[in-house]
Amino acid sequence: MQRFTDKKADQVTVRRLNMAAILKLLRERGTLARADLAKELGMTRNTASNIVTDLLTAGLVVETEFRRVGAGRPGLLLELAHNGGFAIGAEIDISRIIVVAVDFKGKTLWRESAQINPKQAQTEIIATAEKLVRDALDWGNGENLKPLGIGVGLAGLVDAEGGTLVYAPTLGWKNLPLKQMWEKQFSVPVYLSNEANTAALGYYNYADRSKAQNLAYLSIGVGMAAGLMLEGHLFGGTGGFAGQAGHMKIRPDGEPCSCGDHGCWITEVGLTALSRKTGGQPVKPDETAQALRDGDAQLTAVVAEMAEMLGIGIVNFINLFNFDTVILGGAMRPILPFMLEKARSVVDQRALKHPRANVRIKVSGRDDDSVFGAACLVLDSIMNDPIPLVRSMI
Amino acid sequence: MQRFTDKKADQVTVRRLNMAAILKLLRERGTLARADLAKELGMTRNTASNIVTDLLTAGLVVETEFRRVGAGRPGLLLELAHNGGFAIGAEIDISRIIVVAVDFKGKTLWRESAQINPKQAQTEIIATAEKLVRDALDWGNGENLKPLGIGVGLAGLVDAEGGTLVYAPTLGWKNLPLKQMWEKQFSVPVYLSNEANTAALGYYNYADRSKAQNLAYLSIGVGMAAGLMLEGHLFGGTGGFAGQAGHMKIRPDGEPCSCGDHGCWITEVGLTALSRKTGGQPVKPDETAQALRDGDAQLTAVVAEMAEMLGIGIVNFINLFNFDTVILGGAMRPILPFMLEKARSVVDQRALKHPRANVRIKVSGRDDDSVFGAACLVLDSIMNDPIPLVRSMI
DNA sequence: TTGATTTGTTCACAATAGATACAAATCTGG
DNA sequence: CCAGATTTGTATCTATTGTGAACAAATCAA
Repeated sequence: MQRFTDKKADQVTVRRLNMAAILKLLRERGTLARADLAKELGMTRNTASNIVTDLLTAGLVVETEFRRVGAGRPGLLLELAHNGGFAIGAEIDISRIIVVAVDFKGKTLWRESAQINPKQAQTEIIATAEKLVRDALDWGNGENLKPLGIGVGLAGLVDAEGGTLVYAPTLGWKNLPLKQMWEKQFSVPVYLSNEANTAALGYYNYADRSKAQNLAYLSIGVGMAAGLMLEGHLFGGTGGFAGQAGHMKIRPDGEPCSCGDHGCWITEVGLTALSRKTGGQPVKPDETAQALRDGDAQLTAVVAEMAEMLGIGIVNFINLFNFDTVILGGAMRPILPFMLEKARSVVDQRALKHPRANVRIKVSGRDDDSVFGAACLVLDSIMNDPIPLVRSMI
Repeated sequence: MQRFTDKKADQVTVRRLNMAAILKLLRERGTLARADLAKELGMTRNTASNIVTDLLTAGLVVETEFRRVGAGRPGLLLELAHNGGFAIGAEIDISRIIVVAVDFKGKTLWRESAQINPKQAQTEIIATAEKLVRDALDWGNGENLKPLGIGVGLAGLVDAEGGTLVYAPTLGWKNLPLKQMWEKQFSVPVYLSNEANTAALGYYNYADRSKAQNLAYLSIGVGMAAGLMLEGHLFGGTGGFAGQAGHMKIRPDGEPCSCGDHGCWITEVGLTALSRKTGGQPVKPDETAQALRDGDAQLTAVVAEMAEMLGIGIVNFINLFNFDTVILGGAMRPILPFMLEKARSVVDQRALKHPRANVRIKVSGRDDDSVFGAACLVLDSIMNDPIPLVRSMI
């Protein structure tokens, strides 16, 4: 958490900020010459060149080819080094564990998953996750890549600073110091966050950042959490518990909720609500989507009603946060496209004119935003402070 | 708005950050010696001393007395200079205009107000405000204080970057480029913001900042807006329109609202709702508070019901933002103490355990948070980048 | 082919913080 | 009351880093 007095700065701070700016600009644009970096960031070619020299030595950046365009000496193009190291992303969900390995350019190169059962013992599930992480580390070792860290997205309340899973209702876990456990076991930095936060970060990392500075990622499944990206940074609130969208009261006298209260959004929208409204059977999202495609009339009506309530909740998000982007995803993703149009029209009718004017509402096109975003926790921490890594490689 | 690529840094950046850190620490602590500043901020005494020399020369800081405590040479205490300049804060409301002059230490030294009528022409109201601002400038001139700028809190949607009042429903104003107008007229920097935002900033500036990093200031009157202070910074969202709390849907099939929709929070909580629920007469908050003190049973029941809806909305705020502080204020302030206990108990019962654990809900103890906060817009901008002012005075 | 243009590097310089040393001012223990 | 310890503020030198000007290299265009 940011402190209330600002921290001091020294010359290393300057280098850190400029190095971070160069790395992020390269991530943004793909390839650029030294002169481009300098022009774009308003520094001298000299400074850009000095920093690039360090990044080349550290192996985080590579020179590729000359760019011949117009008069003048051609610039030697630079890009992030594929083999600058790799990040591991892990997602522990109610039904499965996914682990990916992502190279320094943000490309997912390795992926493995395992089904789990929430009735399994915690130690057993953790052991399964640890095996997958170890496989990822072994893979990277075989590829001769340096492991940069492990990011973990968890479905529950996470104390990111303390590195603890505080409470995961679906799994029934409490106070698990996963950061400490895994840093000891794997000897690399470990970053924890809520899976909706990592999903937001994952989306942000392949979205047009200039258009998604204020983004909500609504992860809708059995529960519903919102990952909040505000002004380009994940927002966690005082204890890191922000984004508990599912328990927004939307109909104060509504249905009872698993949280002990009633009228929560999640009682109207999500897989549990859908199950209740369709007769009590657990919902299999893919099968439900197929039934909708096949034109099941009763199901279509239920989903339309749910879309209306989805839209109303999104209206609240837009009025409160003035987002530019709202992304819908999570386990319910196959069903969400059938709700999108209705939800958008509710927003058009019921949200305030000015906040709604520039908002884009989409269903995520990918299934792995969250686990990819978990890996991005690692990459972002290096982008934001590359100095320790660079100095250690020189 | 923060850009998506970070800006470069140079040596001046370092000086700016350190100078800002020293000024903010002095604001926080009142008096400190050079050695204290250095120790507290982790810099050398040398650096602190250099910066203090500049601040003394610029007149932003003064030396007061020696501090004799324990062994060793006594430290020469420093504090912000009362006469480092003064900021003007202005609030244009539906019924009144208030203008204050605040010295560099944040003390309000001058205040004037004028009643207005929303039926008056815009030019007339603006002229009234301009007269008050000119009076404030004259006062400062008489006191031999340098004018640092004008901060304005407006009841409506404000484009802070563009310096435009986009839409003020209660006054019926649209697209007023007040920043441009007043900067031309008064030749000092002008900062615009929503009055709920300035109220949040005002509260923050006399609160314990370490305990109020994530603060919502609910300004409840005829309308209802929330000033959002997130991680110590005002949050405005993509267009600066965040915090439209009054139009959060809390009962989707509820009462019609002036926004054209229905079921908004403001249809249940606020002066308009209170008027409707008590027979249609306009509410005078002070008289209503007196009636409540006198034990008016019917009114008490209406207010209790309203307190319940107030609490439910606050629950949503807490679940979504994980605030540490929620402050209630605005035109309805005299009535709010009669609603506080009930609202708190609703939060205790209905908010999620973890987000609600460390939240403080209070009615503001002051009536002038907003106009004071408007002046703080000016002071904060100097605290955050004192270099131009300091360099211009050396 | 010659001049213009652009790139990347080199070198001297400026701004800034850090390290060390030191004088000044106070306290404490005998 | 005095000698040593302690703390403060400053002076001096050094290290880091960015800037500006100059220059060689590489390309294009007339």
